[in-house]
Amino acid sequence: MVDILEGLNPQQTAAVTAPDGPVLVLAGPGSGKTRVLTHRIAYLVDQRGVPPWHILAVTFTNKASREMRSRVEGLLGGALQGITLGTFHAVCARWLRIEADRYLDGLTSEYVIYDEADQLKLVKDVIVTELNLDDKTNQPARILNAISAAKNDLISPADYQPRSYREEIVLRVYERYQERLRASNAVDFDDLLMRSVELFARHPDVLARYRRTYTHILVDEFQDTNAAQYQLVRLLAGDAGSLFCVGDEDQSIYRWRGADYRNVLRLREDYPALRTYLLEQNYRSTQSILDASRAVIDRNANRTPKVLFTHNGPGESLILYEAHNEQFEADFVVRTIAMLVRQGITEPGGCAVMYRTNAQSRVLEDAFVRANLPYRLVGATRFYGRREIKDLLAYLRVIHNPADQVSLLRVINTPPRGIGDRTLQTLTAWATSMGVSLYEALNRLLTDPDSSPLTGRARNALAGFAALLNGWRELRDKVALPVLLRQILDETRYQQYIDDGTEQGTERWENVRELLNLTAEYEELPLATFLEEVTLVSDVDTLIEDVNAPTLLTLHAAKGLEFDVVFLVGLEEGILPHERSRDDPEAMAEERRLMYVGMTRARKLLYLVYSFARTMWGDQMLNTPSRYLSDIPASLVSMAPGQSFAVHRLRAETTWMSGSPRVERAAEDEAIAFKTGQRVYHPKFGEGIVVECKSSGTDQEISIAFREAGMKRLLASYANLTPLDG
DNA sequence: GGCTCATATTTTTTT
DNA sequence: AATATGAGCC
Repeated sequence: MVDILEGLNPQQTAAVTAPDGPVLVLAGPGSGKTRVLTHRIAYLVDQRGVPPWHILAVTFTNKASREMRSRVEGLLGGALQGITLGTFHAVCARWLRIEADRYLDGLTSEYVIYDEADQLKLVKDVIVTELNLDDKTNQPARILNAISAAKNDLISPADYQPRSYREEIVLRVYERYQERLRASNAVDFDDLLMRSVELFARHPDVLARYRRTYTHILVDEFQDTNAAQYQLVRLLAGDAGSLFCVGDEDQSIYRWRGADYRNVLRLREDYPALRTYLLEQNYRSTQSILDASRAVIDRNANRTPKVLFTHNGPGESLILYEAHNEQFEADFVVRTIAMLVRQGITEPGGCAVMYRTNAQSRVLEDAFVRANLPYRLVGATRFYGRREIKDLLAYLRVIHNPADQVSLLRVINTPPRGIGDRTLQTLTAWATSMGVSLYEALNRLLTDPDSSPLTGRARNALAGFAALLNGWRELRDKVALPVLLRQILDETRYQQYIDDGTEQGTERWENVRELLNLTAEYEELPLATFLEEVTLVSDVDTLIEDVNAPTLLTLHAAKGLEFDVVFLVGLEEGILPHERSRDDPEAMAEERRLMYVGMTRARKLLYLVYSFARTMWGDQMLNTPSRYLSDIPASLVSMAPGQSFAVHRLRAETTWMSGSPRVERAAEDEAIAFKTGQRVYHPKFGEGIVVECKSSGTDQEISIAFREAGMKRLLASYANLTPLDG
């Protein structure tokens, strides 16, 4: 048994040993946030005698929860029995599975989870065939986004207030979409949260039961909770509950998914007794990396300023490299990693290359392949997103839950078995007229074929499929999962269908075999568990740890990780910050946080790389270097070896601008709102105090009493003001 | 009903 | 550049 408080600094110890009741730990990157959370769990179990099954710990990735479990077990010196530890989505999925039959309308414990592709199919079908709308003007993806946003804010179709014609359409699709989910006995990702909130809000007895169970609730990455998740935590913790949240506003990067860092403020309001702990010592990075990161993040308004310090020493300068194009960019990365490894500065596994979009990984992969060096790729084409995998999972889902219409339609003619659009239309119309599901209609076709409008070849094809499906359904309870899957593969001749002799076909069959291997691990478990896990587990979670090779990953996937050497590539306007965020100040603030997250992943060395030219959408683009580069003081950065002085001078105006931090202009970042009494700094007028604020349009007209220059009226967007704190 | 070829569209980030 | 959709033909 390890001493649980050993090796913690005083701030961390205070947080870990905090008395029961609401606690918020605000902490910068590399300050041991997750460590505090794991030690807190161990402390509760070991020192306070809390039984593990009274503990609920939620994280945002499966990887984080797995890591947390093993760390707590390490501290306690044994397996941790009964603790509920997982992502919000996984935990909710389990609760719904248990409670659905008794408490949830239109949902049984056999329910399946629809991923984004399934959702899109459903939305598209609703738009095109149910509402007879054009899916060009009413883009399914956009409508789905709107629906998802509503769900994340816990707005049901009944509560949805359309404020425009577009939203009118969203509402109509939303209503029908929910009906279709219900008919399929399915939930989407957002429903997992929303229906859990519904469960607790509508059934006080159930809530009371869960509250008795979970006397201690811990939340990691609290800044990334959305309204539904917050509500869930709020309900379960009650007013006096023991709630322990850790987070960092500056690392909030999931706003587009409904996350709202203002939940941190809400927590303060909802829990006046909230104890807040700040962790400001960084154990990860060098001072240079910290200072540079701070220079970048300091320009975001509306944040609690944190002074991060480290005892790691200044370390090396950051290194800036301008590549001619993305190929050279990738070559530079590969070459440099090889050099660092050769010099013994780091191992290959200590290096990571981070980028804004998955599309950027391709060129990097090519460069590694050319250099004959191994690498680990996180994300990109997700394993479970591959067509052949989705096909087979759809088979399993229909066998598990035949109401699942999306999956049924996916497999009914895959591989082709003579069931075309016309036949499907007839079948659907017939099923609708009888008010039954497609599966029930198929069965009726078997028992009483002459009652159907289907004849000849079409009828035979459908009956054949129905017989297959029923056969597998019987088999399901008798044999293990791998046997069932093998049977499906055999009876559908899936290999002949997918492996057409081409390289791609062979690769697809390899993937199928990989899936077969995977099912072996679930031999003893119910099919529901398997289906749930493959839907909720992402590729980020399946990162293989034991290969000593550089990691390629998006900035989003990088959160919570750290590496000796980090390469941030594609640091260009349009990529980071991303083009799509340009018009939204809040989104722009998030792009900046993304840069910050990337920079603070580095322990020893940080390379900042951008390209002069880049091929995008088949076109040559000349992007300017990212604005974030010019926020980093020149004194912290040096040029990469081999960079010519000319290149340096070429970018001089745009790349170098050191000096006092300036908050991003209001035109770009609406988040700045000055209040009377606020102390500010102006480069020309010096220090002053805001005495009056008037909002004019999106801007603010503020009167400031300057110590030296007297009263001035200024427009916030042009004034270049820095708020002074304390 | 299914296959092939041409055209359009895509790319933000993920549970 | 790579994949998804659609038209046209068998």
